[in-house]
Amino acid sequence: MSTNQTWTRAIDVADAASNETPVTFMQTSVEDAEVQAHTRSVRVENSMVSGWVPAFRVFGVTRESLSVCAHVHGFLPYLWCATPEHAMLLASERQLTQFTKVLNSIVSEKAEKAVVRVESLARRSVMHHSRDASGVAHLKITLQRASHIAKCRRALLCVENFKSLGLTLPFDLYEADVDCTLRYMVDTGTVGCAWATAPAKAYVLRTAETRETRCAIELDVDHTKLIAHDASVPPYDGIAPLRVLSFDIECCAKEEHFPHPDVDPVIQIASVLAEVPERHEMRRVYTLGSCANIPGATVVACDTETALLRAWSVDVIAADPDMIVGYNVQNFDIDYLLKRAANLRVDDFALFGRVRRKRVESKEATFSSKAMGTRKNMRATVDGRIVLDVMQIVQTEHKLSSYTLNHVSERFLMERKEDVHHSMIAKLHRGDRTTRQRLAVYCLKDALLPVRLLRKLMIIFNLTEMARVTGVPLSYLLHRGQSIKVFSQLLRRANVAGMLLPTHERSAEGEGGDGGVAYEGATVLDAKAGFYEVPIATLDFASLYPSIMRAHNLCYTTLVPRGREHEYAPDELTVTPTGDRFVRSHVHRGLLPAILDDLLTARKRARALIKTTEDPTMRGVLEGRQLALKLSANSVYGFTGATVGKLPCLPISASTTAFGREMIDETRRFVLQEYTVANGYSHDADVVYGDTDSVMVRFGCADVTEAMRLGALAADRVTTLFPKPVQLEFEKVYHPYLLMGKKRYAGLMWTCADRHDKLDTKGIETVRRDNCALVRRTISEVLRRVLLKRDVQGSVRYVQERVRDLLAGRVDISELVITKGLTRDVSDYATRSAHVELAVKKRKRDAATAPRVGDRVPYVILRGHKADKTYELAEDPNDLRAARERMDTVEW
DNA sequence: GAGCCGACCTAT
DNA sequence: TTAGATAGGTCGGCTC
Repeated sequence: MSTNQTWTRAIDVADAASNETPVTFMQTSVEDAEVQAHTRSVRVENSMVSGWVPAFRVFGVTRESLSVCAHVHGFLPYLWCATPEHAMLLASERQLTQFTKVLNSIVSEKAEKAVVRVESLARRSVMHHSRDASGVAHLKITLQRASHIAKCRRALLCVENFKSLGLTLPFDLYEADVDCTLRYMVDTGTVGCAWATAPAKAYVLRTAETRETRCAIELDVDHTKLIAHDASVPPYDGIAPLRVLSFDIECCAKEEHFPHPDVDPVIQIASVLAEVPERHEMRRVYTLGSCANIPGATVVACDTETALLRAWSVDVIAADPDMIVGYNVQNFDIDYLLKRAANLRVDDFALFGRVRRKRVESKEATFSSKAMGTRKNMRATVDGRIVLDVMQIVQTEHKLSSYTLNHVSERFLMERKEDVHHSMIAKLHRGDRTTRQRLAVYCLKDALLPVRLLRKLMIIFNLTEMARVTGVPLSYLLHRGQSIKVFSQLLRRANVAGMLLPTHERSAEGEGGDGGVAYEGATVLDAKAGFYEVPIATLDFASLYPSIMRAHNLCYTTLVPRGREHEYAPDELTVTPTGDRFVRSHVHRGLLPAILDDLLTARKRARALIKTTEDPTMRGVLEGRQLALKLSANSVYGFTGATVGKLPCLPISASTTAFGREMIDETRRFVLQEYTVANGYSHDADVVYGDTDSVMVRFGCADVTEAMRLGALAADRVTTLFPKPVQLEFEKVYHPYLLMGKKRYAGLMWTCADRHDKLDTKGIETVRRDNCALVRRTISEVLRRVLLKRDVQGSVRYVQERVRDLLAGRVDISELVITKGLTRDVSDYATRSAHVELAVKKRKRDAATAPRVGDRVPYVILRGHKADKTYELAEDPNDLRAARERMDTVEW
C-alpha cells in the first residue's frame, strides 16, 4: 500500500497552499531549536526582539509517508522552588515582585528579560507522605529560554543572592533537572512516537520563501493547538510508514593500514532505502570509477571523489529518510564522510539533514553505567532524522562475544557477509569495472544487512513502543540510560496529581560512593551441589520486585519519615523488614505502585490482543509493546536504588529486597515443613537451591508429571501466604539436574511432561563470553552427554580426546581465541592483564584500529619462556599470521 | 602455595 | 553532563 516506491520522496501536497485540512503525523523526533518567527502566524509571549524565537521542531511522518515538520511555539521552560521561609517571601505581591526582579537581574544577560513570570501555586513534593493532599505554596519560575534554567538553578542555590530579601536558607528545587524537550512532552501530554494532529485552521503552512526544512509539510502551530493522541488505543496505536536509509562506505587505505580520512579516499558508498514496516527496498551504489551493472541496484559511477560524496548527499536529501542507519555508522562511516568532505572542501556535503542551513556534525560522547560499563562513541546530529546505529542497538540488547557485522549477521540472520578481505579492497578498486562491481556487491551487502537486522530483531517496533510506553522521545532510547524512562513516567504521574519531583543534589562525596554497596540485596540459598536424577521442580515469584512494591504500597509518596510515625494509627502503616514505614493503600495509593499496576495490566491486555491479531505489522507493534511494558516494570525498582540517579530512595529499594529475602525464606520453610512423609507424602521434600525469587524443590518422586503436579499445588499454597498481587508460580522441572554451586547449574528442562524443552545452562563456562570456543564447546558437549545421553564415561573419553587434540596441535586457532571487554581507560587499571596489555600494544602499532573503551578485545596466548608473564604473551589472532607457530597450545 | 583482591561476567 | 540494583563464581596477578 506504499505510495512511495520511488527513490525521491513525495513532496507535492494537494492542499499545500492552505490550512484547510488537519495534518496528522507520527512524531519521530522533538528538538528544541531557534526558529524564525513569522509574526502573522505565531503569537510569541513577551515577544523577542529579533526574528528568532525558541521553539520545538517536531518531525514526523503521515500515514501517506509524507514528512512533516511542525514548529511548535509558545511553550516556555520553567522550574519550581520552595523554601522553609517562603511564607514570609510570599506574604505580599510586592515581595514576590521584588524576588522576581532580583532573580531576573542575576539570570538575564544584556537587554533580555530571562524571568517571564513567577507564580505561587499550591503543590506538594512526592517525597514523604503528607496528609495535606492540596499542598502548599511553591514558586513556579517561568523562563524565556532553556539555557536560563541552569543559570536560574545556580542562582537559587546561593543564599547570598537573596540576602536583601531577608532570606537566610537556600531554596529547595523541584524539576530543575528536567530536559526542556521532556518538559514540553510531559506538559502537552505527548509521548515519544505518538501521533499528533495540527487541526484545520489552527496552523500556518510555511511557503517556499519561509521554509526552513526540507519536509513535505512544514507548519507553525501553537503548543496548545497541536493535539497529542493516545498511543495505546486505536486508531492512533499503529505505526507510520517510515523511510529508512541504510548505508556503508568503502575506503582505499595504504596496504595493511586502517584508512585515515586525511589521506585515504572514499571509493564506494552503498545506500539501501527501505520502507518499514513494508518490505520494499531500493538499492544504490556510488562508485569512484566505472562499475559493471548490478541486478536490482542502480549504479552511480563518479569520476571524482568529490562528485561521489556530492551524489550521495544529494540522493539522501531526495530520499528524505526519517532514519539513517548502518553498522557502526556513528563511530566510523558518518564521521569519515564528514572529515573527507571537509578535506576535499565539498562544502554542501554536510547539508543532508532536514534543516536547510544546518550541517551534520559528529562529536565524541561518553556514556558510562555500572550495567554497561564505559563507552566512548562519536555521535552525529542530523537534524530531523534519527541516526540509528544497529551495532549500538545490538551491543546494548544482546550479550555477544563479538559484535562484528559478520558475527552478528551469522548469529541472527544465519547469513554471512560477502567475504572480501581488507587487503583486497584497494586491488579491486584499482582493477576494472568488473572488480569494482565485485566490491560494490560487497558494499551493498553491508548496507543491506543492517536493514535485515532491523527487521529480524524488530528494532523499530520495539523502540517505538518503548518510547510510547515510557513517554520519552525516541532519541533518548538511543543515547540515554534506563533511568530517564522511569523518571519520565514518574514525572507525568506526579504532575497530574499536583506533585513535584525534588531535584536531587548529588553530594560531592556521597554515601556509598562508587564500588561500595549501598544496601543489602537478595538472598541466594546455599546450593546443595550434586547430580540429581529425580525431577527438581522450580517455583518462581512472578515479577517479584514489582509485586512487592505494589503489595506493600512502596513509594516516595507513601514513605513516612523517621520520627513522624506517631502521626499515624498502627493500621495505617506498614513497617518493612528494614524498619522503614509506608502508609497503606487506603490512606494513599503510591505513584510507583500505580505506575506498576498500569504497566502490568497493560501488558496483560497487549498479550491478550496479540492472540486475536492477524495483521503482522500490528502483531509486531503489540509484541514490542508487551516487551516494553515488562522491561519498564522491572526497571522501577532499580531506579529507586540508583544512588547516582535522579531520585534515589533507599528505603524503597532496601525494603523491597528485604521483603524478597523474607519471602524466599518463608517459601523454603513452608515447603520443608509441609511436604513430608509425616504429612502423607511419599518423600520428605528438600529445597536444593534458590536465588532471589526462585526455589528448586526435590519432592523426591521419580516422575516428571508428579513433580509438576506437586509443584503447581505447592506454588498455589505458598501464594496464599502473601498479600496480593504476589504470586508464586510453578514454572518448570529440571530432570536430570546438575547443580554445581550458587549461580551455576545445568538441567534438562521440562515445561510439559510429554517431552523436554531444552538443555538449560546457567553461569557455567558455556554461557560466558570470556572463555575460548574450545572450552565452551567441550563443556557444552560434556553437559549434553551427561544430561541428555546420560553417558558419563563417554564424556570423560570426549574430554580426553579434546585434550589430546590440543596437545597435538589439532585445534584451530579460532577455537583458542579469548575475548574480554575493555571496561575502562587502559591507564585506570590497577593490575595487569592480557587483554589490557594487548590493547596498549595495539595502540602503539595503530591507534585507529586499537580497541577503545567498551570494545571487546580478542586475543590468544603465545608460547613463552618460564619467566614470561602470561599477560605479556597476548596477541591479536588477526595479527598472528607470522606468529602462528609460536602459539602455546597448552595455555588455555 | 595460601590467601587476598581486582577484573570480568553472569544470575536474578 | 551522565549514569538501573546486589550477589557471587572463577581466574589470574600480587604479596608474603
